[in-house]
Amino acid sequence: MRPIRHLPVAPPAPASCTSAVDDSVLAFADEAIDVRDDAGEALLQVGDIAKVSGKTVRAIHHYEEVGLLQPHARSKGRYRLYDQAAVNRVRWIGKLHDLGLSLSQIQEIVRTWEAAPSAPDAMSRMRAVYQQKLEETRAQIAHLASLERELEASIGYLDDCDTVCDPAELVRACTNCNHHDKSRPEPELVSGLHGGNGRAAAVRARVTP
Amino acid sequence: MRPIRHLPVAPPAPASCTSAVDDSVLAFADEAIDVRDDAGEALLQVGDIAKVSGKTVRAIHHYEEVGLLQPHARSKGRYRLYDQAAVNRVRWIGKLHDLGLSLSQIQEIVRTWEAAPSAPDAMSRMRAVYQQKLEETRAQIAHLASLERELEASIGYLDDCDTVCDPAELVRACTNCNHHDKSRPEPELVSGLHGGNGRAAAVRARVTP
DNA sequence: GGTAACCCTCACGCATACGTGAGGGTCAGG
DNA sequence: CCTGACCCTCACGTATGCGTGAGGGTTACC
Repeated sequence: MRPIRHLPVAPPAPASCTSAVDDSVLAFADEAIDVRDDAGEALLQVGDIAKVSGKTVRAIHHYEEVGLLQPHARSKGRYRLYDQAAVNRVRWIGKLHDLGLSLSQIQEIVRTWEAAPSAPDAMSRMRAVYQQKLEETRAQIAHLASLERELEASIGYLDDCDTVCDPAELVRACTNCNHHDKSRPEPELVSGLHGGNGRAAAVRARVTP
Repeated sequence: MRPIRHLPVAPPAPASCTSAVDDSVLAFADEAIDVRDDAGEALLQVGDIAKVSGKTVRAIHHYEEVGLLQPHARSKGRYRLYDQAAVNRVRWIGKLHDLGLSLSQIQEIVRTWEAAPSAPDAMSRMRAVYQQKLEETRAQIAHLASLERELEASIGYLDDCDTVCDPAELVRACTNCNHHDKSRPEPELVSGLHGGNGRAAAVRARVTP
């Protein structure tokens, strides 16, 4: 199973990302409305797709390299020109990627989809894929929620250190610390800090001199 | 920011992982109780640590290579011998790794911890690190929860396909499908499927012959 | 002392998802 | 025509976290 990606710290995409094709696309596009397809739809170049989707140009190229995305057309000078559907596609790729799917797995999905004999058949296959991902995602959320609780507990535990511990105390003394509520054990996120460096808590030295 | 790891499908660690050092450690250990340190504590060899922590032996070695873990001692034949604290340490590494920290970042934490002038000082630094991770984790959970909702919506949407769509319909016809509730838009996880391959929904061909 | 089950130390391999130039056109406005 | 802002096509580079032998000891038990 692939790791689930972490959300970037910087805004991954311009504010509105809810509607499938929103106006921000056109807002960006009007800097470069120069080509339209036969349906009169504005075509975007790769930089526009990048801005709208929050991906880099290189990433878009990469998606094309692995067969996940094709430009609708090329300009006379071989510039890639994309239709609006490409925006959906790139966002879709991003979401599945965030869900932990690798690009080749996404490729697999696309192939499955396109090779399906009939529409309902394709849909049921997709449903199965999404259903499994849903379960994995829920498990992942539960896992993170559990880690979240551990973080909270550890922070609470560490808070005590600031209030009751002698500021002159050394970290090595923490293993003998008795300033904490002894009813509950030290959080693992704290206990992992001391120890593991080979020096046992209780008696040390004399074994590896 | 590093990606947050996905939980393995296979059980990552033997059932009980709540208490810092539980009996399962000793249960595993009794297969190989052969060495004890000066405090009489049973020492484990690398394979035991691996079993207890759910990591591979190679991973444990790797942690040592990057300086995150040291055996308490070595046997006469250069076998690594670990104390119980090592179990905590390995689990701790695993958790921080699951939280999206790279091994070098974890290293950084250890260095910060060990270099701190005083215990309360070290604790407050740790608190800050954990606090930030907590926020990132919450954001990540929110992000996944949002994707979870999208998955649910998409599954619901795809369910309709199975009931109302003509089984003879081809997938290419999905773009013109009108069997769905038109009040809400097609989920992005579905719309990403058709399109993006360069063939615009409405009119096609005639541009790139 | 034979054997199974471990463990040790190199040290190269790998998969992912782009990053990062290099070297060189293209487009639109002034 | 010039210029700035883009875009194109190679194609090698990178960071992570171990995996995977190779070649060879070590332990413990029978």
